[in-house]
Amino acid sequence: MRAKRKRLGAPAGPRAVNIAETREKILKAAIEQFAQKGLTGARIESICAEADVNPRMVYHYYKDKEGLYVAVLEQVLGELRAEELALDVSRSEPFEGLLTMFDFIFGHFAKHPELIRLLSSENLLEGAFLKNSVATPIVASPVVEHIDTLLKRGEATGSVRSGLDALHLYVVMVGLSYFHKSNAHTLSIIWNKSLTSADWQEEHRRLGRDILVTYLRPAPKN
Amino acid sequence: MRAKRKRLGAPAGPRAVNIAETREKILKAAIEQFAQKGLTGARIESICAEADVNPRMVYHYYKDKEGLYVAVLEQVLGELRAEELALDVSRSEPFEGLLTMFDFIFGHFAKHPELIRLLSSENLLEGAFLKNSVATPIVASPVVEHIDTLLKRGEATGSVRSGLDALHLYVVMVGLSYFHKSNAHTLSIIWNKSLTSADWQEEHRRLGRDILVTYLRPAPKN
DNA sequence: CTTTTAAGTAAATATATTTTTACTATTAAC
DNA sequence: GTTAATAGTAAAAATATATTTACTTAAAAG
Repeated sequence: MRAKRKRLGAPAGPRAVNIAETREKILKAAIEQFAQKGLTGARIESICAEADVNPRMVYHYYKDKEGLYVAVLEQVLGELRAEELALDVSRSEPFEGLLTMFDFIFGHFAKHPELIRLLSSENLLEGAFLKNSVATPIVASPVVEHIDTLLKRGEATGSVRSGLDALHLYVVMVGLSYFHKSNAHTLSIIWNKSLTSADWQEEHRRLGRDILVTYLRPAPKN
Repeated sequence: MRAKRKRLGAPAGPRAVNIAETREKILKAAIEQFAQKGLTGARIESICAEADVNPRMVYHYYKDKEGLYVAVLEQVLGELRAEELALDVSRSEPFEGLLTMFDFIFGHFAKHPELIRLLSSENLLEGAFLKNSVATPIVASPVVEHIDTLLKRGEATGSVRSGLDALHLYVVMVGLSYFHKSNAHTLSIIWNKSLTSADWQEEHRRLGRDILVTYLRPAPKN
């Protein structure tokens, strides 16, 4: 019995291009659809129509709908991490560095509404899929470490309020960047004012930053 | 041709009790299910099983799935409003009054996780159903007006920072009460720390309050 | 106490949606 | 260039799910 020829890895020829292309087309369409409608709301059919791909291929490359959904989460969180890795506040004055972190976070969520929607969806699912993602460890980013370092340096030089916890501060920063966007629809309806307008959003960014500036300065001694 | 007998209003006898009971059972089960799974994720079947009611009754009382969903939104937002109406800060010192507002908002969302989930769901649907709710005008609450009044009074007495916009401040207050809960799952996974624990949440409440206290005091003159 | 109205039940229907099957075509390995 | 592996297609099957139909029962109105 002759040993079966086994392909050693992914093909390298012209087929490799097609494979990557198909996978990407599916993933891109899936990001859009899952962000728009959530895991249960999105339709395999719509994703395939948008990607111009046969439904069979979704199962071929991603096992099933949930497998595709996990791949989507990994993709958008991976992109966030990639941007975060480019950040360098190691030589920033600590107070300024913390504001840079806020500006980055605010900017990223402003540029990536689909990330907001996917995270909100996944939280409604209680993190069930992110929890099972093999790529989860990759996801943890250096941002909180940066904040931690900046806080310690700032304490030492006296330019930043002392006693702050990096993760708590991070969550506040993200909250100030996220909530007014994630909940803009219901807030706009209830308060009869368009919070989605660029003006309102910019004004809110200013307020968030202002709040941080005020809070991050050391507490005046009594 | 004799005129048909028409019932003038809802029945008042023992049947009225049954009707109200059935409607309530359905609504209560629907709040739970829609909060848990969202509009598309929730199943009429599950709702009926939980309410111990025939599916037909959902259509009888609420027209269809979407009608039931709208009724759910109206119910939970109505409850929020009812609590808000009980608030009285008209005689509070303005600075204290603003903190009272924050404590109220934070407390309400802490007590009503289902409200957080329903609002997040509805925002993913871009407010499509709240927009069409006939009860929407009812939903607008007195909170922002209270904040507005407190800000003006505080400016006048000098106890509160001037130039603040009530709606922006309100959104910040809700954000500080909401985001760390709505996104606790993904944050916990990514940062490998349970943000859902009572300790963490309480610590975060303290931080949010502290931030407001610091910011709401008038800016020191230079 | 007869009639009308509406609540409630059981079951079927219609439809939407994921997933699989059976097949074809193309590429890579020898 | 022959063969094995796998990308890709078309269509059906399996399943899940919202909604309706036809009927029964109970209460209200005169």
